[in-house]
Amino acid sequence: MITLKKYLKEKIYQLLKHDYPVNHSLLEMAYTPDLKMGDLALTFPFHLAKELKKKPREIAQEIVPRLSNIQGVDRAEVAGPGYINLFLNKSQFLNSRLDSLKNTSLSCEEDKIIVEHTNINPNKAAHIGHLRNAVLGDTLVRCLKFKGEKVEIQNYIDDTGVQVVDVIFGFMEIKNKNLSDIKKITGKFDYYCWDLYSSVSSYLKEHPESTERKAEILKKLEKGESPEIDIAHYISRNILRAHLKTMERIDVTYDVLPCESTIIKLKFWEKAFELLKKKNVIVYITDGVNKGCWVMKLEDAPEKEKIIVRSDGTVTYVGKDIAYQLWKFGLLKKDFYYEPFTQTNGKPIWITTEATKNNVPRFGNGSLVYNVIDTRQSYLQNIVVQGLKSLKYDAQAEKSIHFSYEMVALSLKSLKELKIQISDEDKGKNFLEVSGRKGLGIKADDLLDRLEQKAFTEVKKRNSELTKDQKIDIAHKIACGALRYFILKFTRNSLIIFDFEEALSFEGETGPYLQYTLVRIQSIFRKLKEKKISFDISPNEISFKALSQSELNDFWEIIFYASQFEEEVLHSIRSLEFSNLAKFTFILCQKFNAYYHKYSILSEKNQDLRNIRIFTIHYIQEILKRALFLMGIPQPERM
RNA sequence: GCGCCCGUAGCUCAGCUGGAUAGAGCGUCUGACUACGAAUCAGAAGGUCGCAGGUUCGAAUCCUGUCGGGCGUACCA
Repeated sequence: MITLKKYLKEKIYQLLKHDYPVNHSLLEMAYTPDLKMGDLALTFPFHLAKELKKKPREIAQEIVPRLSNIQGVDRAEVAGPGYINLFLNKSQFLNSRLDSLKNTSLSCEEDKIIVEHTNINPNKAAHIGHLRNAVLGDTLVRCLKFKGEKVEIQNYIDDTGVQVVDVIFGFMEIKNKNLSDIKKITGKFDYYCWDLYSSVSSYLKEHPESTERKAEILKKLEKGESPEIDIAHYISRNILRAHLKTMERIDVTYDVLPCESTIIKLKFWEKAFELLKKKNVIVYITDGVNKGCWVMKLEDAPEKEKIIVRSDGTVTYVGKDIAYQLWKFGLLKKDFYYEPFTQTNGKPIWITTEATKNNVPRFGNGSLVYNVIDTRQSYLQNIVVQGLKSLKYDAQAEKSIHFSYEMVALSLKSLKELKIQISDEDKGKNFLEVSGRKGLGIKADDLLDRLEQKAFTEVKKRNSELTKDQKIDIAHKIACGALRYFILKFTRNSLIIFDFEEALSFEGETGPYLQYTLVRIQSIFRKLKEKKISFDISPNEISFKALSQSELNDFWEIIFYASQFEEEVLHSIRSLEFSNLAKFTFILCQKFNAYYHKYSILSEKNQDLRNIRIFTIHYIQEILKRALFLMGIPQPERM
């Protein structure tokens, strides 16, 4: 479709350029509201009307005869007040579409793209908000790879931040546990820390004198003193493993885990600090409220200052993030060392270390960077980009993309279901933001468990002959598909107010609906094979004459729609709006299911008719498989 | 105060680089299984696209204003 549109645009341009003031963007083609009107619509007569001092319809009528000889176009028609609608040649179109299944017409534009996503603080279990981040990031990665780009997936681990300190404090002061006690904890460690973490803030409220002890832990961590540093390491690594396991459940993986602890040890910040000072991007303040700090002046508000280095000499998060962003582009002139941390599907996930190792891969040096972070961090992300710009890295600043999205909140109904007490300050709100600190949220594993459990019941109902393991496997795939589609169907700027009933639904616009559609198609092919019915699905063998006019319309509608898949992927990448892809796939499945009910295949005696129908569902199957893969929705054989 | 985002059917949301009659799912009501799998399909009811101006041949879509809601604007991350 992409190359076809491009080809048509060029042809039309060549035909008209001498006589009409047209250019390529004017010749952009739209889809008609109804295929009876034509396949593609040109709207440029409207735009030329004023300049040519003619009515749009007159212009369209003049031009239409000239377009009749374009190869691939059967005819052109004037429609409505001045549209020019093109009718494509169907068999030529089918041939070009089958070609694009074999080798995609998409191509790579970047040397290497880095996508940073997930980034969960390693101090508690992952929750529904983190799932949104991971699913969006992972879908972006899959789409970029499909486009032909080389992609590196980074998951930044803030293993020395104040959140980890809270949990260490909880263990040492509230629970009175040392490292060996902590190691004895059984059960899900991330869940244990979830409860502990949320109890720390209320404890500190009741024991304000303990705040000093917390500050002491932070200092000891920065100096690398035992036992605090060992506890921090144990907690963060253990929880990180739990997070990776959770993400593996929804088919999300990573290449490398850059750790803040390594960034500190390898003195990345010091290097960035030098650069920033040398180029006067940050200045030392000697007077006023920010006395003793290094600050960056804000571009759009010069009266404001963002503190980069605090008066006590410690660096803020933004400062570290600037250093990290510089490293991603290969601009820091410093590098990490790595060791394998774990693996998913046989593929290693590397973690940063401060010591040399042999035979390790190299990461970083991207030419384009996506940071998948929720919209609340827009302000800080802008400062990081501004930092790059001020360092005269304009090209890299341009290529630092904040993939922002809205948060996940909990409806009052969900809170009730979770038996979470609403605090006084939150009363009167319609929904509550997910918060690890407050312990407000649905743990990712809990949600996945519930989805799997429900899916298992449904599978059992329909497939009693399967073994238990098979049922578990299918239930797992359905749960993953349901979750990923549920997250993807929202646009990224839309606040998801989480509701169990909607999230747990397997009917209507859901992941399982898409999966079920594929299962149906596969089942037809399985039966064709069982019944030894042969078929030929090359478009040259297709005889349109076998089709009635109304079936030809139905056939063409579904094929033409499916063929817009690649365009849809590119559009989704450009707009970072994967709800486009989700919606496209859903509509494709709707069209298929309607087609499926209307036309039978196995019982069709007319061989030409059967062939063309098999061709149709084969093409849909190919597109659907690709679409599901890009969204990370698993493809069960049966369900 | 300033900045970003949201406001479309009873509910949850698509549609927004202007284009032909505003869509879907859920819910409600009518129908369709001795099956190419009913996790499905066919149909009905349901909308002054928050409000008011403006630009345009044409506005849910762009601009301005306004009302309502969310988030950000930390020597937290």
